[in-house]
Amino acid sequence: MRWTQTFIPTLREVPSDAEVPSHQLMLRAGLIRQLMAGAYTWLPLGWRAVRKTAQIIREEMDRAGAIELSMPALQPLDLFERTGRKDAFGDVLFQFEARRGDRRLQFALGPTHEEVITDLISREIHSYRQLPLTLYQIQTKFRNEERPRFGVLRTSEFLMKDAYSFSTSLEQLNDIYDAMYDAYCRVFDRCGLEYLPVEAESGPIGGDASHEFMAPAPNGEDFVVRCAACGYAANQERADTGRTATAPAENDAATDPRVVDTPDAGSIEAVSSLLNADPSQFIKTLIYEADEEPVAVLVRGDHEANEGKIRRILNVSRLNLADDALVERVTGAAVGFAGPVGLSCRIVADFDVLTIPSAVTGANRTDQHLTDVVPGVHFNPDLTGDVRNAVADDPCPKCGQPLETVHGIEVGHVFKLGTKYSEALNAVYLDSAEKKHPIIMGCYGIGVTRVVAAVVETCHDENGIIWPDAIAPYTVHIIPLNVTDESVMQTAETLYDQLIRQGIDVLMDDRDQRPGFKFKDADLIGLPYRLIVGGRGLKDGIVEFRHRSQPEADRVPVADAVSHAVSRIAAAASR
RNA sequence: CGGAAUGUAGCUCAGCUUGGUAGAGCGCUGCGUUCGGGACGCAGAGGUCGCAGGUUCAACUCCUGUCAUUCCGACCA
Repeated sequence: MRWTQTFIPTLREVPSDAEVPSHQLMLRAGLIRQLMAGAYTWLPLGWRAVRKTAQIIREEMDRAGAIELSMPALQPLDLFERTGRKDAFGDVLFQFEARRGDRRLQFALGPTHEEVITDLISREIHSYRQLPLTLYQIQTKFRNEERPRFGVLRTSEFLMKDAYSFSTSLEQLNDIYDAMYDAYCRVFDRCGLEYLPVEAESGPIGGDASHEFMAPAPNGEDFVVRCAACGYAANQERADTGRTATAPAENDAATDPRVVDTPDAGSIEAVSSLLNADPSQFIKTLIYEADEEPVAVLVRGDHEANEGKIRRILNVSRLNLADDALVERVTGAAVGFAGPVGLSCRIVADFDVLTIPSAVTGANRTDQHLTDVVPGVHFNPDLTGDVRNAVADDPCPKCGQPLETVHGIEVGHVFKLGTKYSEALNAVYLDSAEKKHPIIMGCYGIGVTRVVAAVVETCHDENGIIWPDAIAPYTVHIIPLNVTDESVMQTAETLYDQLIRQGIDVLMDDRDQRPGFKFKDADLIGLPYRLIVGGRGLKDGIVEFRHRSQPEADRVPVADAVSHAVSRIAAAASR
């Protein structure tokens, strides 16, 4: 492609709306333009990267035995009512009404396709002989994000590969799951994206039923904990803290708690500065409503409660932070002054709460706190367990070494669904004994456009993007330094034709611009290999070849330029 | 949905405090010079100052409302 014939609107200045590197670079390099918050146009250059990424995904899905199809984004709202996900999605689900004749129809735009595909399978699959089956599509998804952000990393409309597996047994499901997991590793390897498979919230099946694929990046929205020693990695929500202390620390010198006045100090932060005490000496008391029953959850002041873990330890299905009225009824005090001493409801304590020798906590009286509270002496929890998010320096649950936390961008998710959707939508099969069973499902997603953004987010320097070969919009960037110099242009044109004949994607910057201008744009759009044709080199019969991340160019005789480029590209591809 | 900020030329921004004919740099158009890391000269085009209402002789400037975008937080099958 010649630059003058395509559309690559580069920007010299950083647009004021862009904060994170990927957003800034994708705008500046002419990959995307914003239409509104959460919706972007993919310009020609960006779209090529998306298509190359999609093609890699397609190849790896096919290799793993999945079959491509395409389902409508437009869906009847009724399907979501049948699986209960109309309410579960809430405002995230785009819904609307449209007239058809004198009827009014309710529609949704698909945020994902479990309902549609399960409905299809329920109609078409009846026998164990038709299973297992894995289907996938690459398609636009719609989610009404409360707060779209970070450019194309979090949008209301995005391209996703979603695959669904249908099987008759857990063994079949596990085999498919493992094949998908491996395929995902291959996809991200091929895309040149650094990634981390992590254990994620597993839902109904439990065990190792869910993994997320995270691209480590400072601006990632997700938190991952990992152990450098043994390789354990998990979503922060999911990760065990590795703590086990169940007995309170010994404290023979326990005195009665002291009451201190803490007017208007209802937060840990406010009380800690008022009393000049570290938050780790505090017991944070959160009142939850668990299946209609109020429960007090105790975590150390510097820790965060984890609702998934609380739900599991209490074995309840509904869990909500209590509203102000309930807090006041349970504690007898305004919100912010709850404490375990003298509390009548059930008390669940995190392991670490017990190890505080002498704690500060709410007094259950407005504007008062207690100090010198000793766990096991002044109060006794009904349950003790791991009910908080893991943090850095917690011991690894596998090997005990300290965990570290990293930010990550979620680029993929594999999930053993079980029979939730097949039961709701009556997708069943008959086994060889003519017995009916719900089909066992798995689902597997990759955010295609998010992969591209994650690559840009992690592969760049101060001058611009550094594309991995596999998903670069073009592989070779030819720069004739002076388009009015006939010998320069003739050489460039010849190299352009020959490289294209070798099956290589080539962009030639044939704009009548000064060299510095073109170099800056070349750095910005970041194509992997650059072929510079200038009058100066041509006098010695050479052109310059250089990788985007290579500081000095190779001087190559014109006659060898094509074979040099081809072998360099091939060598990189075989690594 | 809570908190904060910003809307002025295609882009980045000044002007607003103290009301009085709309500004700069870059980009764009034409001509000329230049041509290995975002050149230079000359001549131009381009804005109902987000929108609506109000105050005023007069509003980019003050007031009210509204919309949009961004950031922090809550939310995220």
